[in-house]
Amino acid sequence: MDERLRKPRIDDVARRAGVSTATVSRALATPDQVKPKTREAVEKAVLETGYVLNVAARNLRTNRTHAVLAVVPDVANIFFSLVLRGISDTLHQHGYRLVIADTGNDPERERDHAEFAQAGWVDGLLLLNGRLLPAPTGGRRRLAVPTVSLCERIPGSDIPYVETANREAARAMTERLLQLGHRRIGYVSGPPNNILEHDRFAGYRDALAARGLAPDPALVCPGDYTLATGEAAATAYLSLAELPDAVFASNDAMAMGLIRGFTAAGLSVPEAISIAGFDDIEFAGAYNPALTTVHQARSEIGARATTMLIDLIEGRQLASREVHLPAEIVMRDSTRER
Amino acid sequence: MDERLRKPRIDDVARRAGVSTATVSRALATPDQVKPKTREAVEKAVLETGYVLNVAARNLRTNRTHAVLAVVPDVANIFFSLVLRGISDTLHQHGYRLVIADTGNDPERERDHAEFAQAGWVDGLLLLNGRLLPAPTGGRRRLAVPTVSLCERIPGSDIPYVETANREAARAMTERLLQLGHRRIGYVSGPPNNILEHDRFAGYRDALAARGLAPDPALVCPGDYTLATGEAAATAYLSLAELPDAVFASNDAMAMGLIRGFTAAGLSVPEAISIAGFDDIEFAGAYNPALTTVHQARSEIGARATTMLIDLIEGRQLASREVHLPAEIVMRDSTRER
DNA sequence: TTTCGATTTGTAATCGATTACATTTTTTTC
DNA sequence: GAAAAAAATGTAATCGATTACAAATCGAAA
Repeated sequence: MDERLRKPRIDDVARRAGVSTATVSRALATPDQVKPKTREAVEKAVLETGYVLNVAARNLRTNRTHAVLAVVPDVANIFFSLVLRGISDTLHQHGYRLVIADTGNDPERERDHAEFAQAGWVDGLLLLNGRLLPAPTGGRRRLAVPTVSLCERIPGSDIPYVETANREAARAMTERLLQLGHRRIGYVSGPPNNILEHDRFAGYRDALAARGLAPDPALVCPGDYTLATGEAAATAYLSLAELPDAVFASNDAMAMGLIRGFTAAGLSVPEAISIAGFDDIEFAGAYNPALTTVHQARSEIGARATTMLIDLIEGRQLASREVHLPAEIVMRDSTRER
Repeated sequence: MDERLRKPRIDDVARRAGVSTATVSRALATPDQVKPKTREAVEKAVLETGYVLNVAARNLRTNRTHAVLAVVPDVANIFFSLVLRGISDTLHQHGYRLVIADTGNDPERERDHAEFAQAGWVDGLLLLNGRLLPAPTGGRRRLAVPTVSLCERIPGSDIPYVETANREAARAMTERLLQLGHRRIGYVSGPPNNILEHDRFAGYRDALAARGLAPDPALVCPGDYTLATGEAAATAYLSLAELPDAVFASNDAMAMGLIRGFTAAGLSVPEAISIAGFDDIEFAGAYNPALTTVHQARSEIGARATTMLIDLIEGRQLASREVHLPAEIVMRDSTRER
């Protein structure tokens, strides 16, 4: 191949600078191990040759990639966006890169990524999907890849995690609704078997119990975190003999669904009924009416988990393996005093 | 190191299966070049040893990574979520992986990623930020990395791109508003110097001109794609002697801002004024009222661009280097007949 | 059975960096 | 100015796969 087209290698630079490849490598990676004069010569040669190192060669030799894989069930899910930003920013600060695997909750895709993580494609793993990557086929024991789980802890595993203190947050929100004078407080749940959902519902009951109130099963509607189930829940409530004073939905999309459902039926929110959500996604504040909700510090969850992962990768001890970040109750216009 | 802990290599498998490393490599990569019996022996040995190939070694040898880098100005921007999903799905179908670089519009970060792309960290580049990655320092000519731009073409470059036919779409939406009987149609713009904005505004004027209407400068409000500027625009319109009949915002967030602004002032949408947006982000349909808007086929934009990139990477000719996808006008509840 | 071609397998070079260790150069100390 | 210590540089092995080329094996045809 034509010399001018061939990609320059480290020895092209070395030759041009009149030094050895070892020196070039050091001048680039650990500049202060090299005499200033030599360093300049190397830098000049790099510029002249247009040298760029070969990542694969370095990775092979050092057995490091400086990349981290985030396993996300759905990149298009608005909830993850800010978490990813927190991850991305933190990684960048520490000189790491982000690889994203959108699994679509498909086990086959999860397996594939688990395999690649093992293959040294990344230095660490961030699991946002609330479950372990499946062990690669052929159960032989493997050297573990550093892993942190976030948003949702993984029950029955000892993987370090970062999540919102869901139970406490749900309890706090329910208490706020009680303080506003509401007594018949409905609850729209997320999918069963979901650990987040479990925690949030527990928080809701905690608050009621603290007031000596038993949760009324008729006021608890099943949902699955989609807008549609929120609308359906509104319909269900409307068929009750007596409407609830307020409804707490375990995420924002369902809260919006409730608002749409009630509004469509001619009930205005918050005049006729108060609605609260959970998550504080982007458009909660922009909604009409602006949504009262539980603010999860999503980018901070991402940032904290990433810091922990980097500690793990670089062999430092973790201060704590289980982090519960407090959430903030944000009162907006979808709730009011009774 | 203890034999049982050391990561097994291809020659461990070869020894165990009683074949050469070449055969193992072939059995794994191109199974039908290998006798079924040998293949089975290799597969057995792989399972027994727990072998996983070393990605860096393969990448070094083959000079391929089967990974693609998507350069995004902001992963947390809801607009990109679905585009990323389209990218991710398509890549997966073709056996590629996704690396995401969130640049935060920071040129330094962009430079860094450009460098890494050159370094063979990925096989191709997907630019979602509407600009070229800066040429690495030291202007020497480089071998180009296959690149496709999407969502926003890059003016003054010949990089293949995929985008929505913005001008035609904006024109179509404006025409719909005219059909509904509206004549005083306001427009809230995106940031100046933005190529998308330029196209959309042109479409708006096209439609008016086709009816012999001149755009009234008083009805054109500056915005920057944020909710806040939408609200500000509502305030500005309210101070006019005569309100517009309808307002077309060049994205959904601003349209929502308009609705909030007008609603807060006691004007109801669409009774008092019709509002239309652009993009059809997730919550446009969930908004209250549900937003009339221009639906961009975001995941398809991602998918098409990705297909083109893979063609480029694998050395196939591109059928067309400039793809304009049609958009769909979605009439919902924020507009009505005059 | 022999021969020829096709199929399967093996040998060993190669990708391009990093780094242990050895060697040389420079600096410090007395 | 010599010896010792420290700093800078060089030599060459190494990371773990792929693959060109050579060699061996197999099957079919004669």
